[in-house]
Amino acid sequence: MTDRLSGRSGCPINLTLEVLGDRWSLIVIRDMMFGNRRHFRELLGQSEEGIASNILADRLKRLVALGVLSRQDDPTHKQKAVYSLTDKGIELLPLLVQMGAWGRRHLPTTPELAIRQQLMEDGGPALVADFMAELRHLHLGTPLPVGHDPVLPRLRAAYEAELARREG
Amino acid sequence: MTDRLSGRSGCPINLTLEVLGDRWSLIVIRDMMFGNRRHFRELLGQSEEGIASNILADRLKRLVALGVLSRQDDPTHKQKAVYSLTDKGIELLPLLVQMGAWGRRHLPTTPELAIRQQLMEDGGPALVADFMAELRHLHLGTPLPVGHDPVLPRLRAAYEAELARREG
DNA sequence: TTCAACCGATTGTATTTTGCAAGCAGTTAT
DNA sequence: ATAACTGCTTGCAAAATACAATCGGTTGAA
Repeated sequence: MTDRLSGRSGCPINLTLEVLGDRWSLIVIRDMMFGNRRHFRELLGQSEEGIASNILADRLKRLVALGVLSRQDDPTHKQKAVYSLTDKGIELLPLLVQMGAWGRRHLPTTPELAIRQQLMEDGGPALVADFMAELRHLHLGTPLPVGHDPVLPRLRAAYEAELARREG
Repeated sequence: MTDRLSGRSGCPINLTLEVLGDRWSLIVIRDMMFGNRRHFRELLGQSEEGIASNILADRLKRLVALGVLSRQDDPTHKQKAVYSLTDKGIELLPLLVQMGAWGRRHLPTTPELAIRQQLMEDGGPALVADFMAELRHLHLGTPLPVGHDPVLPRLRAAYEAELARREG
């Protein structure tokens, strides 16, 4: 994808908005990153927000065309498709963290959903880099750095601890 | 603005998308920050992308209602309105910088528009902090730190230097 | 005092995007 | 045989967006 999408302008911020400036694209990417959802039905049914199936199909097709995601056939099931983040997609992580940071500070977030965000912020750029390395492993097959301490379980643990704290 | 917008979810990323997840809101904020545009007509006519007047009116109203912008009467002209960034709005700068960084790396940007972005990236968090202090001065009247080296002129100079380099 | 330029919007209309519910043909596990 | 599941499509209503024209009021210069 090297060509202009619409004829608005070549401003970096505008171009990013033309790719991601809607209500659902980044939700899909968020769920792929933080929820490790790789299949259509997973993305469809297990999200907090409830995307419609036609919208999801459209966004997946679009993001694949734009080079943010890729799509492979699942070898274990002739009808299953596996969606992966490309490197271009993985590099959206810092943007998502910034969005979450602003939302956490300025909008009425739910505590058990905000805790993951806080963990990402507290971990700083090093944690973001670790998570990106982990995503490259999960989505691109890149080997993990030696001594890598997995990030996704840490995020899940923080979420469940907060949930337990609030319930119990 | 402390209440949920729509009933989607309390996830920080989702809430931010509900506020800013469209093609124009962040364009308006970008022009207010980097172009120092404070009036309706300035925002309408001088942007690269050409927003429609009804959309602009809607976004301004909406962003004011959400506490990202504020609106004051211009004392020099009974019909003029001055739009300002609130602190909530100014704190979107790191998000815009991240968006620009991703766009510059992965999308076909125009060199003279990308140069400002590169300057922001090269300056790192310190430059972003300086710029935020400057925005607080321009929009909220906060005193500038002693020894402050203005950022907007630096950005403009970089833009014009790149423009001259490419023309001459 | 006239008048053209400018002010922040609004109106009307056409087009596009979104949201929702139902359903498709093919695949798999029981 | 069949029921559950796969990614994805269809039809239709509602909402958002785009475009052009224009509004009533203000201002500055002739």
